[in-house]
Amino acid sequence: MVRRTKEEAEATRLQLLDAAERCFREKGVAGTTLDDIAKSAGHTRGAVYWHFENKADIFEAVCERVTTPMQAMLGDLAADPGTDPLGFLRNDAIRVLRMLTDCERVQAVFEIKFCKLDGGPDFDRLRTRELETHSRCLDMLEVVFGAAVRIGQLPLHLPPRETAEAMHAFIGGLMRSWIERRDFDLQKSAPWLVDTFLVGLRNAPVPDPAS
Amino acid sequence: MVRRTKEEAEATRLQLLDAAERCFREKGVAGTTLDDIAKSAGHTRGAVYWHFENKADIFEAVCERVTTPMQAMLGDLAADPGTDPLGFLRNDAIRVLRMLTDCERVQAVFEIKFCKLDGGPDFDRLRTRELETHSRCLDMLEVVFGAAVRIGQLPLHLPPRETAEAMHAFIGGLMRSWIERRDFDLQKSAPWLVDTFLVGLRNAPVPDPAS
DNA sequence: TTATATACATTCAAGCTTGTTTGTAAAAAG
DNA sequence: CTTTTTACAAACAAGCTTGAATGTATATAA
Repeated sequence: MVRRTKEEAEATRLQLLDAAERCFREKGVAGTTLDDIAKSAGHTRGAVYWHFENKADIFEAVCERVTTPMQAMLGDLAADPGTDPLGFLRNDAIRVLRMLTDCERVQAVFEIKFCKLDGGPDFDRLRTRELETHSRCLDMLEVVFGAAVRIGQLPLHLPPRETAEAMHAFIGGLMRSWIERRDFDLQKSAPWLVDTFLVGLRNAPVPDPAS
Repeated sequence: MVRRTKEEAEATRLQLLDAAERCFREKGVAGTTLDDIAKSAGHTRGAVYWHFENKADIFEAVCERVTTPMQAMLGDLAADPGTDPLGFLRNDAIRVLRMLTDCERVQAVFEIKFCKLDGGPDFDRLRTRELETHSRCLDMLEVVFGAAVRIGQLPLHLPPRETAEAMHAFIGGLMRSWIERRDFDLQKSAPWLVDTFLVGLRNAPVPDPAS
């Protein structure tokens, strides 16, 4: 039973990715063996080495299945702040949180990336790309906030960089908290949480130039 | 050159902990060998196994050196919300961020805990205690917010649990963002960031019971 | 129809890590 | 002064994982 057709091969590739996702989540990335992944997928390490180069390669593929659609969503926002940038930002923030609470696979991947990943010397390529992604996300937030300030939706004295960092930290912190402990209902609270944060930005104090 | 005095033994213990901190930070927890730690400390694995049981034990000891003083600080706040709970909370939040930006060791440990830790089946004891710590921290926040509401510093309709989660997520998110990328000046921005967030809580919208 | 590339399974060598055990010289106890 | 711990170092056994090499049956191209 070898030499499957192209479709079957793609199917085993997905089985391997699913298995890797499960193993990484259960035993951590460093703790899972390539044999673990293969066995959990009902194959052998031969299949693994055919489809991927090594564990880091598998991990990247596992991540890309969820990060790609997410980035696409955020790219849309950056493309056109529109006439109500703050409203768009609010909706997108809530939508990101919804993607997390609604999709099991997104939860799995973020749980792995948040808690199950050992920052060894492998994964360097991945981390580099992660930093670029974060950077672009912050740039995008700066653009949107800048547009909101120009329209008057946010006060003029708002420091753009710090505001973007704050927004990113808040959303990311919520995602991490919920993933790690799930001790609150992110799904239901998301709109209020985002709105409350944005109200803070609207009434933000003037930053102290000293200190 | 063996059989050091008690003080010397304690010194090598600290050397081992320092070495573990360095190795964990450089190569990740799962990526560092006990031999790495021993060699980096100028000893052999014999010393490691004398002072610690295994890698997880070392990791816990490394963490305790910074988490213990931090928890002590937060314990003080919970003990007495005082007459200005929101002000105390503000100061403590800023103080926590300062502890991060001021102390190299705190940065190292948080970097390890944030990015260099693989959630394998070891470290289960540690994770359990982490969850308890988080839980107590949230309870403390709830208490303080409750006191602030009772005094009138915060609106009555503020949902206690969600507010505590939001605060925790925000501070934790800022710490993570700064540790991972250091692309903003957390030291200088901390007061404004905390104040802006608290302004949001003061003017928070009434949560929608539906949705 | 033949030939070749595909999609794996199986086997093998090699290194690396851990836990344990043993050795030991000096400090501390008596 | 003798005995016993202490605080390690050094050696050892065992398993586990990886990467590579090899085998192989079948799609698929020609």
